[in-house]
Amino acid sequence: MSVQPMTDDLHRVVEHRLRRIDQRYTSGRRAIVDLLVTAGHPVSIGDIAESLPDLPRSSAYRHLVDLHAAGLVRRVTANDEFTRFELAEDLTEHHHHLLCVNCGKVIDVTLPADFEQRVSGAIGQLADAAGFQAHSHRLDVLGLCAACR
Amino acid sequence: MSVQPMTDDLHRVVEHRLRRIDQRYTSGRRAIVDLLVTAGHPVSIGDIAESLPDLPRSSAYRHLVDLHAAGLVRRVTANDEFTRFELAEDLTEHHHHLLCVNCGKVIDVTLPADFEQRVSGAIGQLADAAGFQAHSHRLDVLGLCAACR
DNA sequence: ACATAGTCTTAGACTGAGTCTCAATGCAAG
DNA sequence: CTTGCATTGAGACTCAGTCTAAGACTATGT
Repeated sequence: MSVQPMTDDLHRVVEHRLRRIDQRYTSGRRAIVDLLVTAGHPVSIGDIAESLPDLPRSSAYRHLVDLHAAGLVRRVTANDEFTRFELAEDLTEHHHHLLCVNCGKVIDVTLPADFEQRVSGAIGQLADAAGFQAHSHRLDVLGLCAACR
Repeated sequence: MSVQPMTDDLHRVVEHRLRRIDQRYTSGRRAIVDLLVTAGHPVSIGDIAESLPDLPRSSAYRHLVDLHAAGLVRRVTANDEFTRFELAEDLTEHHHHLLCVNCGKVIDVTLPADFEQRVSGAIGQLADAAGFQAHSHRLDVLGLCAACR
């Protein structure tokens, strides 16, 4: 359908980055990438187990480690006990999260580009002053989602 | 010394808020609050065990739960496996974190007040649009600390 | 086609942060 | 000093996440 071409491109990028670290793009890995693409929000191991019941947990964990090592996936730490995963930002677009402190739901949001630039600038100055080498930032909003409020 | 009066005030606030939820301000709880005050950065359970070797871990966890319930303590989730804790923002000042992705070190930083206001404004708009009730935000910078770069 | 060597997958054992339980202790007030 | 209740402590327990070792798969050479 209409998103298919973009998704094909994505898979080509994924395959290329995995090859760079001598990893193959196997069906299990592809299943996880597909899930991350279609989910549209950070996904927990529980979500993966639910959507891909035939994929063992140990494999899912290892795939995520490999995809992370290839720079394809990012860990998202909410305030609950579960680690979630999403596609790396250069495969999607820079965005932030609304985290529901009650149910753990995570909603993706984007900020205006000019605002992001100002944030990045301010962060760069701060980091420099502390002798810190900044890679990225995360701006998360904590509160209650529409269902929990 | 010079900080003592402020610290006394703080302890009075802590005691008051604990009383509100029918909790006493006992020595174990006070030891943790003192540690959080003097540390000046978010503290992990491991840090607590090291600084307060006679305080059992189970008590430390419970105290942190109680202090959290009283709105005195905030959980800080770094990208490593450890949860850290810091004093609630209304007992200190609003600040952010530089998180070292290599060693897990957490450094506190503050942003200019006018910038913070703009961030809050932008966040409020975003949250409203998603039907989300924002309580607070966290802006963390990920990268390498001076020692790890 | 087959063999070979290397990679990938899997089931399950293992680890350890965090939780729970319950008996022991401490504390306030009559 | 006793009664009732909150707090504490030691350790068992849970379960997300990691590790391991053996089997399955894949690519390449002959």
